[in-house]
Amino acid sequence: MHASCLIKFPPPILSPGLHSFLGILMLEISSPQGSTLAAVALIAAEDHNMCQQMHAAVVKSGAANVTSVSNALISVYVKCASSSLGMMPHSSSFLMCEARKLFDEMGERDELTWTTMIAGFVRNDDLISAQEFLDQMDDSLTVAWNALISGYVQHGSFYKALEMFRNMQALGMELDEFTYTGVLSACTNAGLLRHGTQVHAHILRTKMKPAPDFMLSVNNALLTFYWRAGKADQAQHLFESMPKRDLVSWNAVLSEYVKSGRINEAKKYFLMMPQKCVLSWTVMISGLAQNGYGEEGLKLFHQMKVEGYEPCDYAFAGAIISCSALGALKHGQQLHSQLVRLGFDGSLSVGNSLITMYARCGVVEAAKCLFLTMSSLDSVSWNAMIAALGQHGKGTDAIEMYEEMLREQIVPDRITFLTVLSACSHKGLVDEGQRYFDSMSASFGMIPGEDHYARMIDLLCRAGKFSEANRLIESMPIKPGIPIWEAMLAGCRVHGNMDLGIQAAERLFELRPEHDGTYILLSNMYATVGRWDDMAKVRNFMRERGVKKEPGCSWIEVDHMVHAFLVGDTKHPEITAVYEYLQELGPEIIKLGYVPDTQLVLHKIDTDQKEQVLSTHSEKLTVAFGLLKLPPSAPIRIFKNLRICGDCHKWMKLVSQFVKREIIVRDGRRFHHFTDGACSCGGYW
DNA sequence: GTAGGGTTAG
Repeated sequence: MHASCLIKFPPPILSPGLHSFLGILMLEISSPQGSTLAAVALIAAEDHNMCQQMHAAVVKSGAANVTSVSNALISVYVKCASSSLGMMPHSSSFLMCEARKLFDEMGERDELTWTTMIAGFVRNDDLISAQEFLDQMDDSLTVAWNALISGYVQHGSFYKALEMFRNMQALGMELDEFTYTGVLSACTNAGLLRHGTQVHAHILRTKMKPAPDFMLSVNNALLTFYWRAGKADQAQHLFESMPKRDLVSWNAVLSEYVKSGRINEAKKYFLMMPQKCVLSWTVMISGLAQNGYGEEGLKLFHQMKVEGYEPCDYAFAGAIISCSALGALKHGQQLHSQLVRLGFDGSLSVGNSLITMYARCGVVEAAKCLFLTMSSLDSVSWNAMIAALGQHGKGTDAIEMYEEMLREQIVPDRITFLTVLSACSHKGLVDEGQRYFDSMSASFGMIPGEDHYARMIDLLCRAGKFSEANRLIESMPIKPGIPIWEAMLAGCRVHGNMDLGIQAAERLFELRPEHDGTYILLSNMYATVGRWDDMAKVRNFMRERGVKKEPGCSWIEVDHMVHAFLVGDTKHPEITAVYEYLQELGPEIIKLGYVPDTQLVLHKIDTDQKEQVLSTHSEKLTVAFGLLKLPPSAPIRIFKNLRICGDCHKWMKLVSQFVKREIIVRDGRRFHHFTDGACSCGGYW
């Protein structure tokens, strides 16, 4: 029996061979040699049941006094406690207690014993015990201090980590690459540019004999530090000048490109990478999904598998988010079933992304069902569910969900309030929204940001409370920016408040002259009140500045394929059938009271032509295609890049009444469920 | 026994 061949067994799956082998070793345990070997095998197996049996056998045989054996046992307890795969929720604290008991029973403890315990506490989120143990140690051991620094960083106690670093310096302790990367990570996360720069200077000053890859790991930490401190150029320069780069260096830069939304650079860089791992693929896939490249995200996910990489749960989450952007429900469901087969369905990020996927694909019930059956939930899950209900116009349910979240002792964060306020806005719940907005600072000590103010302005303006909205803007501690004026303009359009609307639009023209939405909203407002000259002025203004209206585009998933239609589409292979069907549908919808709302057409053309333009709006084409292709009883779920236009909104109501089918439209902002001639939005859009 | 690169909510 050789220890070297034991370590080759792959953890943590306990192969039958290893299992029986452990059994044999249990019999040999009476000799310290035999028990050390068995402990080594145990570490490889990471099996807590075997560990407990072994613990008992070791105590019985008196081998507990052999430090190396007890160290190995402690190590297994600690690892099993933190992996908690398929275990009961309380078993991790139980296993840590067992480790502690063993520690207390030991006659002699060495550095490894102490460090294993401290690292174990850190891994199991018990920093208080970790600090206690560290304080009890006679010697100041760098490894142990490093472990605690990393623990503080993981828990967001960045200043604690810095304090430990300073103490290490004061004690004259040896500082290694783990110490420096730990403290740099604290500076990165706390946004401490000056501190981090000082640490960098300190490293450069130190004349020590460093470990072979000392500067490689330190440089990797510095890359992220400089980038997040707003010094992307400096970070890039560092990357170029590094004498040695590894996967971590490449992944660090890739993820920073993605995080800062520089997706085209990220794509180029991804192709350039000399080596990739699952993590690189994951970063790229979710980066694409987050930046609206759902189709490319999904393609990359498949390519990843083709190239022989096994997607992890995070990669699946990225692919699922691609589906939600696309509205590819069938595809998302396929991924869901793959996940279950692979055993990833317990993963929080996967569960959370599935909630969003079902909701954003229009099936809010499925999202709710998933939420209710998930084995664990975090604030992200609650936020996702509240957002889902709000987007579907279920404002009251969203509020109820938020109250339940509080009862469950989940602390709401800034995003929770954004979702709650949006939910109130989509349903016109002014008083409730005001109460939650006030509670942010009063009950949770959170200062509302500009985005929170914008939601409030949206809520107030949609409800026609313009003087309240103005008062709120005046009371803001920050200068109102784009989100505030956008909310105001949208509210003014709903209520035809020209004066205020023009003011808001002017602010927006100053802040963002290149954005098409402002021109469109303002000219629509002029059109509604018949101010044709002013409308023409806005249009000229737009032309002079070279601003192009983003074309309306809608799409639908049929037979696992996404079919997209542009306004006045001529490219789709089945477009003729679509127009024919719309021709048939026309008189029926008019019989139900449809009158084309030609005021909404921007071009200076006659009424017939305007009706023609309206009748080819992308959302109408897409609904017609869905009605032609989907089975008779299936709901029609369509997606649109822009907000649905008022004429299409009326049309959809009547079509849903005529064909007796549910039509669900996701526009740029929210969902509309049309049934029997009515829409779930109740006019609040 | 410790580090540097990831995910999900708006």
